[in-house]
Amino acid sequence: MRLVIATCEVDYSGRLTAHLPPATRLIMVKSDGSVSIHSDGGAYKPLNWMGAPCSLLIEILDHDDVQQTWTVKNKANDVLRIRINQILSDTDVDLGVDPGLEKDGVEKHLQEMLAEHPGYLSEGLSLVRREYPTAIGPVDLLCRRSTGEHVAVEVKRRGEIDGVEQLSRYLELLRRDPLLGTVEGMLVAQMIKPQARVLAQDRQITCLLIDYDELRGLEPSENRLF
Amino acid sequence: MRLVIATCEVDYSGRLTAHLPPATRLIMVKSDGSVSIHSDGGAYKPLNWMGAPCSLLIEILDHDDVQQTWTVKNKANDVLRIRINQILSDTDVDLGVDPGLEKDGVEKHLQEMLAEHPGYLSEGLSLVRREYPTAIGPVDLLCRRSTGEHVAVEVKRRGEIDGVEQLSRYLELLRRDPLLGTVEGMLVAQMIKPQARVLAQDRQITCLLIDYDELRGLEPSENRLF
DNA sequence: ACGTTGATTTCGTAA
DNA sequence: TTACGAAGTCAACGT
Repeated sequence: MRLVIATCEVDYSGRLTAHLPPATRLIMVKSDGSVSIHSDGGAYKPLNWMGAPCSLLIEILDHDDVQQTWTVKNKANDVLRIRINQILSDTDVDLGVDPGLEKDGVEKHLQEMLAEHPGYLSEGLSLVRREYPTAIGPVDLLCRRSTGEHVAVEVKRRGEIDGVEQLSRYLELLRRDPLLGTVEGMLVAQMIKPQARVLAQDRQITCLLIDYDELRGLEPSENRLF
Repeated sequence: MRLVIATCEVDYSGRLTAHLPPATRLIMVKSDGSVSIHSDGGAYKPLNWMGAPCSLLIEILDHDDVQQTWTVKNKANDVLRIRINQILSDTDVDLGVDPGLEKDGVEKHLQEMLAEHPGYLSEGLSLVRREYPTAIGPVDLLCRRSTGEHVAVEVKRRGEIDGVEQLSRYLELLRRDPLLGTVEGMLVAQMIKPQARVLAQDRQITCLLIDYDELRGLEPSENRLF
């Protein structure tokens, strides 16, 4: 990765036409050839950029006002032209290949938090077991009402048809177990698609939307990151 | 803007929970406090970030493996924790405030193209001067009909009340100049809001919608960037 | 390879 | 100020 801090002027022509007046900015050149131009403000989005794959042509000029001209092109003939007036800093580092972001399971985290606070799902509900085993796989949560009925809970980030089908299969098996007695079904998710909601209702499965942030608020702060 | 190149490990807890294994990365700290962590690949999107407003707490540690711990928090209690193993480079530069991206053709480009093709606005119209000066600022275009009347043109990407008011002020001044004689007003934009249209009509200002692509088609291709 | 969908979207404009 | 829609969206997943 190459980092150049320079006063520059930029023109872009592609899906739209845009221009950046002269100012001091950070120009980031990644090893895949992509170029992005950042200012010291706003969101993480650069002011202007060209994604890989693209080609970068650097021309060293003899002018007083423009030292270099960078021309970045891609296959679609989009062009990013950077006119560099003065380079203040130029760094080249080898960062190697990044192992990448691990999106630590939202679903898993939700399940953990709900296991800690089953009462959040329904008044007086208590946890029997997390990952309750069945012949076709574990149910996310098996709970029990104060009145004795069991509730099988499927936790998803987004509730779709699949989730309802999955829970239905679990319910079919769980209801064969005379020890459990009545077993209700509950689909819990941050978002539930209308189709899934209809199917769930048809199968007498309760749908519950949960607020991740609200749930996090119930957690003891030691479990959280800070 | 501060640019730190370091081997680091990152944890994020907020809308989701995520983790970045140890690797060498670029950490960008903008003057508004926002922090973003970039790898040397992928698109312009950083691996992890925290947008402003947020607070940054830096702790210098005595450990062999972790030199510093950065804790970034925002109002919503999202937390970004960066454990820095080794700093390879640390640069601080003052970029100043960026003038920002001009989505070209927005106004300036439109004005340039219309100056080149005044006949596009009205049959037989010719350009007197672009940025014609008045005491309260320059009029975008001053044109003249073949019959002698002048036409003051305000160019906007989006025609709103403001534009009509602005043009009205110019017209008031221009009409005091006996050398110009009759001066008509014309509001030219890619989109004109109904309210602006009504006000313009009330003030006998002509409204004209223009098609950016159609106008670009009139331009010689050398004027375009590629 | 291509289309569809979600996102720590970001960004702008309208209400 | 808030809500809604577009974006040079980016990235993941399914066909």
